[in-house]
Amino acid sequence: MAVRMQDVAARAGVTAATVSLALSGSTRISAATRERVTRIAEEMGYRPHVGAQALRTDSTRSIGLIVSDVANPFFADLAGEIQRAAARHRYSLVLCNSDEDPDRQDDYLAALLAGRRVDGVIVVPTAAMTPGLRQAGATRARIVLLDRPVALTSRDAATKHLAQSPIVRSDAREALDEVAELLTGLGHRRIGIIAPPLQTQVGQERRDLLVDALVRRGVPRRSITVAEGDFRQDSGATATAQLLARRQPPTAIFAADGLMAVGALKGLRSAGLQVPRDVSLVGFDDAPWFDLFDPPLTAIAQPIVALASAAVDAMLALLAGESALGSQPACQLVHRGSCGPAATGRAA
Amino acid sequence: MAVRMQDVAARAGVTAATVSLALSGSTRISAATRERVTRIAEEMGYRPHVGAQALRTDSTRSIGLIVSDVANPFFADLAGEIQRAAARHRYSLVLCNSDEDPDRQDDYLAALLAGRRVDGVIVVPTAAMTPGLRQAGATRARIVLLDRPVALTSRDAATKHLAQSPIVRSDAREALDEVAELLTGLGHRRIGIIAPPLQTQVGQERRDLLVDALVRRGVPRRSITVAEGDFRQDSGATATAQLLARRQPPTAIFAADGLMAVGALKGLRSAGLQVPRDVSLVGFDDAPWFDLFDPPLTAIAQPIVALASAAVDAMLALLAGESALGSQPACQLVHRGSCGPAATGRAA
DNA sequence: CTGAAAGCGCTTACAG
DNA sequence: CTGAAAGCGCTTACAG
Repeated sequence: MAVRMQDVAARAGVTAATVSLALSGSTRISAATRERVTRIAEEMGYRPHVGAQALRTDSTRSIGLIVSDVANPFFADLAGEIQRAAARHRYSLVLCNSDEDPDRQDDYLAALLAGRRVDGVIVVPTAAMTPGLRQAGATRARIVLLDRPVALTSRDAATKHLAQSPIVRSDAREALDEVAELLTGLGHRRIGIIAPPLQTQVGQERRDLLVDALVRRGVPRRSITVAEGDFRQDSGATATAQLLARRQPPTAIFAADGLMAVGALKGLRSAGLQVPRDVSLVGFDDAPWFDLFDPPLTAIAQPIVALASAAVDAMLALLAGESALGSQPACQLVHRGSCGPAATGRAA
Repeated sequence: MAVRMQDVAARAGVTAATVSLALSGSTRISAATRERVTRIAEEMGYRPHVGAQALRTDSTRSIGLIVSDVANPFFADLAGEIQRAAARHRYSLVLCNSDEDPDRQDDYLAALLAGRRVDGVIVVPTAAMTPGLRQAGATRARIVLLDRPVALTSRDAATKHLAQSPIVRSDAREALDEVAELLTGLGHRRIGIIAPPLQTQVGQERRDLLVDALVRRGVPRRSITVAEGDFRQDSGATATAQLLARRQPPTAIFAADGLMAVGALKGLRSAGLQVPRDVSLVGFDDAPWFDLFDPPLTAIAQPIVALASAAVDAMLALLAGESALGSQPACQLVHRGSCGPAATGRAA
């Protein structure tokens, strides 16, 4: 049996209530008693039973994190930083993987929230809106939306509450503008975009931001082709094959996700194409090993540490009953070797 | 307020005790009542308060996982698979990152176990033995050792209990034997090993297994040089520099970790060396993007899914009070392009 | 400044 | 087959 507050109280010759007050640092307890109790608790290795605390205070001091895929290095890093940030505030992290499956996401949401396993959930939404998300909104759960916004078109109370939820994600506008500048500067006119699922808002946004930046620089809209991926590596390869199969294939490709960029590079290779000689490639999400690729991959890096601490700060504010603002730290383009002049033989 | 068992009972016109029994499927309750209660609970979206359950039953239905670094793709994948396996049994996963720091590991161990936040902990030990690990043993905590063994030299009760803890890790013997075969077959005689910290058992083992396999094939022991790393990328680069600085630098390098292999490749490059023309390289841990490297990295892949389910199965057995066996699924060498004939100009 | 008491939401012997 | 009651380990108003 682990040591209970009762045991500490007995040893200190006081009552459990006094121990509780002493350990919480209440000034209602004399300094002498407080110190003695604290010391004894320490000696005995006392830790409060979190279940009992949760029952009494309705606070578990843990938060849930539902990511779409921890095997994706971006989310792995993010999860690690979020755990670190949470631990700094003595919060535990319950990790779940939705695997991009809305039903799984909703299962985890319900298990975490309704079961009071956690005080709030940081979630990377797998779809624009799901019943579970709406349900979480209806119960006024503490939710932080990470990396992806959700569709807030309905007017019901659940949606209205969800609309109050802070959303933390990176701002790719400038970086995508730089990508447009880079590619047009290299003479590219036919651009392929491997987008995230287009029924999600990130999908539409990353596409639109790049398309607009390209059009602003004189690239005709119809020479920009979009292939839809699903954030996973294989979809990057498939989408690449689709883009290459067009009558006028792109001379440069932007993959809106790290794993899809890896897939795109594989797809390009298996088509016998050289990067950047035949086709230029820019990825989204960066990794320490991208500069070992052949060629080193030019990519947009997300501000992972900033995202993690913003998400945790937002959650803590929510838990403190304060209104929490979202945050949009900026991305940064990392220039490496996967972009080159548009191949003239293939140019429009 | 979330719906409580009491609310379900009121709606069903029974008492809370009956609801509890009905939901747990007890045959002490008539089938009719059981079904009705179950249906009503479902309709009301009832989920038991895990804190209350934990307090009453001393079981949280969640397990802790302390990895050394989730940013390491091997551990990210492993954590993902463990979460998946745990979820299949309706267990939650509380994730912690020790960051290879024994003190942090011990903090998490204490917080998780003493606070009864979880029923047991799967831990990747950061050192051969730590006070926290010993303490966990002393309280007969349910511990599964993952990826790395610990030193069980002491004879005290704590260590004895820890010695009962199942240990789940991959078996690299055959794969390392294959590496020795491959490298000696290519004419390599001077081999460099970038080992994990040598005060850990994995460190010694991965080194010894490869050294023995090489010696068995006629490589003189003194032409094998070992540089110590710390599982992180930078240490791979540093260790590589050390190996290259020797009077007789190795013609082939084995990096005993995925991140250190990435570091090694970077180190080789910044030394102006070409792989595999000048130096051959073999890594430990595989990743889907290793074949995009220049050159594609030959590496030993660990059986991640098998490790994850073995770890969870072992934990479930422990929680069920059964004696749990460890497991050692085998690794597999993945041949790619980073090994070539020993450079004659540099050969012994 | 400290103690005695109630109660958070469950589960499980114990009655009937 | 179901109900009434106790108790898991805490915290917090209420006495004194």
